[in-house]
Amino acid sequence: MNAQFKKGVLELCVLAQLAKGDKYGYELTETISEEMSVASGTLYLLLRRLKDENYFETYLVETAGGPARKYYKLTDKGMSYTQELKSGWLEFVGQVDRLIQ
Amino acid sequence: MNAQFKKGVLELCVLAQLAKGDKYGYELTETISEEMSVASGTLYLLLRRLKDENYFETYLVETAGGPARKYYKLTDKGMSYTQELKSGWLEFVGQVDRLIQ
DNA sequence: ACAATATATGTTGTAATGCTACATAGATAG
DNA sequence: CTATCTATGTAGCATTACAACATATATTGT
Repeated sequence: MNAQFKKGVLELCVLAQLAKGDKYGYELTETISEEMSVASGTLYLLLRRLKDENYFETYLVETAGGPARKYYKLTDKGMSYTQELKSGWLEFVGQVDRLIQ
Repeated sequence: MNAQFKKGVLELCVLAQLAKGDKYGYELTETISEEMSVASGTLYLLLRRLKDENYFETYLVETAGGPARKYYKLTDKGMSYTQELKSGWLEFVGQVDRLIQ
């Protein structure tokens, strides 16, 4: 797994997952891990950064078995940023395709 | 243009271009610039690194008008690395697609 | 009772790579 | 003789993913 390929794209994957509904950190780690390797520490750093930039709000939910979960919820700003980032990504993939075909 | 998206992928674009035939640095800058923005300094650093890793050999060609051109030629190692990187990229794009669809 | 495992969040320091800005130089056009 | 195009190169900075570590709760196995 080429770590460099993920630069900037992991952010899009996280945002796109949250666009489907609120999720907590550990849950995101597991979902993304189904497709590609990702260190859990990386996810938490990314989540904190995106929260600092006001792309999400968070709330805690207690659980019967295990520690509390911190859920992330996209803000309006987060939603429009997700759309921009996604279309930027699709454009980029097209550009690369034309260069490597 | 999201600079992070290019991390690692610019390398693939350069290698894939050279797989089509020898090119010199300035020529690569122009070809790649048709699809995406790229600083010429970035290209020269990348070319030096890939040469240090023995993915290319180089040769100088004098020109009638202007400075000499340094051509880059893929080695066998460079060709197989290009193939690996390309299939790694295509796999990655598929993984991202499934996460952001 | 105790250890191992799964769940869950977080921090520190490092490595890789693209960007900006700058430097150099030959040849040609105005 | 200045500006522009062609052509190559370097120095320092910013961003982001990784490895390794730290903390804590709850359950399962022995």
